[in-house]
Amino acid sequence: MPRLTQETAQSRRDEIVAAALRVMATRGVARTSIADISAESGLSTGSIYSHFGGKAQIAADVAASVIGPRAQALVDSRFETPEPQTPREILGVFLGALDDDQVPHRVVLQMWAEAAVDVEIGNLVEQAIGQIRDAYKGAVARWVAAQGGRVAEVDAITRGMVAVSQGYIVHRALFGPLSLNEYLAGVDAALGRPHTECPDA
Amino acid sequence: MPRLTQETAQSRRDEIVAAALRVMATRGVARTSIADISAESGLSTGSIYSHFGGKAQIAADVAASVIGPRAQALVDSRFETPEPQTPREILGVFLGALDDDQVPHRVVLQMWAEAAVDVEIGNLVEQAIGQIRDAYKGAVARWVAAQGGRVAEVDAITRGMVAVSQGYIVHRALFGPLSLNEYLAGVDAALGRPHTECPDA
DNA sequence: GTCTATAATAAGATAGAC
DNA sequence: GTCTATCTTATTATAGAC
Repeated sequence: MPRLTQETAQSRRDEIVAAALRVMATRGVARTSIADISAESGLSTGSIYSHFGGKAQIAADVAASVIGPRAQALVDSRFETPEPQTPREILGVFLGALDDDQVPHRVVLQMWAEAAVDVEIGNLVEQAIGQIRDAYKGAVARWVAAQGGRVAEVDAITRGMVAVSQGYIVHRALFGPLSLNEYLAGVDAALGRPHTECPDA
Repeated sequence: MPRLTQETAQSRRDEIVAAALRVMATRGVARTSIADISAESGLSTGSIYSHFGGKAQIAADVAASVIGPRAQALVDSRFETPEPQTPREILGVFLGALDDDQVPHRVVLQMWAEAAVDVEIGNLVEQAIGQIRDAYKGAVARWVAAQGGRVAEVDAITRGMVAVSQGYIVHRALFGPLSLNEYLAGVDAALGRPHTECPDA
C-alpha cells in the first residue's frame, strides 16, 4: 500500500523485499503468501514474479536484507572509535543498531526458525552469523591485545558475544522492549556476578 | 510409520501429538501438513480429525507437550535436593533435562517463532515461560535467602536465568550440540568475568 | 514491466461406508 | 473409531493482453 517516496532510481526488487519484510513481521515467514506481498506492495502477483523466481527467493532476499546491513555496520564500526572497545561496548553497538533499525526482532527470530528447517535460508543465516562473528572477533582482538590478554581468549569471548546477542534478540522478540543494560544486568545477576563490576584480574 | 510399543491404554491423541512433533522437528511447524502427520502416525486424516479440531489445535498440543513437562520437572526438582542450589545449578537442571529429552531444541525455537505470530500459540508459550519463571523464582529464593541476600535480587536473577536459557536453546538449535558449561564459559568471557570464579561479595 | 485472468497444485476439512 | 473418497479453499505460478 504505502508508496511514500518516489524511488525512481531504486529497484522494484527493493520495494518488494521491503513489503515482504513488513508482512512477514506480522504474519510470519511461512504464512506470508504472494498475495499478501502483492497487497502490501501495491504490485500485482504477475509483476512480482517478473522480478523473483518464487517465494523462496523473496524470503532469501528478505533474510539477506535483514542481517546483511547490520553485519556491515558492525564491520564499519571498528574504524569509528580510536580506542579499543570492551566486549560490552561492542555488543552495544551491534544490538543498539538493531534496535534503531526498522527491522523488528520478531523477523530475526522468524528467520532463525526458518534456518533450522530450510537449507537455503539456513545457509544465508549461517553466512550472516559468520560475518557478525568475524566482525566481533576483529573488534575483540584489539581489546584483548590492549589488555595484554592471550589470543586464545578471543574465540571464547566472541562465541559468548554471539550467544548473548541471540539471547537478547529472543528476549525482545517475545517480551518486548528492554534496554540492553537491563538485559545484561539480569544475565550478570543470574550468573553470579556481584552488582558492582568485578575487577579484572 | 513407527508403532514400536503397543500403547493400548494410551490415548491416540498422544500418538498423534508425538508424530506431529517428529515431523515438525524436521519440517517446521508451519510447513507440516495434516497429510504429513497422517503419514508419520500411520493414521488417516479422517481419524486425526476425529481427535482434533484442526491443525491449530494439534500445534497447540504439541507446544504444550514440549514445554509443559519440562516446567513440571523443574518445579519438582525443588524438592529433590536438601540444599539450596545456585542459579547455575538450577539452570543445569532445567537445560540438562531439555537436552536429555527427545525434544529437539529446534522445535522450541519453532514454537517461539510461532508465538510471535499466532495468538493461541503465543498464549501457550507465555504461560509456559511463566511457569518456568516461577519455578526458577522459587528455587532462587531459597538460595538468595541462604546467602542472606535481598529479596529484590530474586527477580533480576530470575529474569536473567530465563534470558540465559533462551540464549542457550537458540545457540544449540542453530549450531548443534554444546555443553551448558561451554556455553556459560563463553558468556562469562564475553561479559568480562575472569576465568576463575569471581568471589561473591 | 505491469496488469487481469486462469491454470495447477496443495492443504484443510468433511461425508459416509464399514 | 477408522478408513477412503471428496469437497472447498488457498496458494503458487503462468499466459497473454496492454
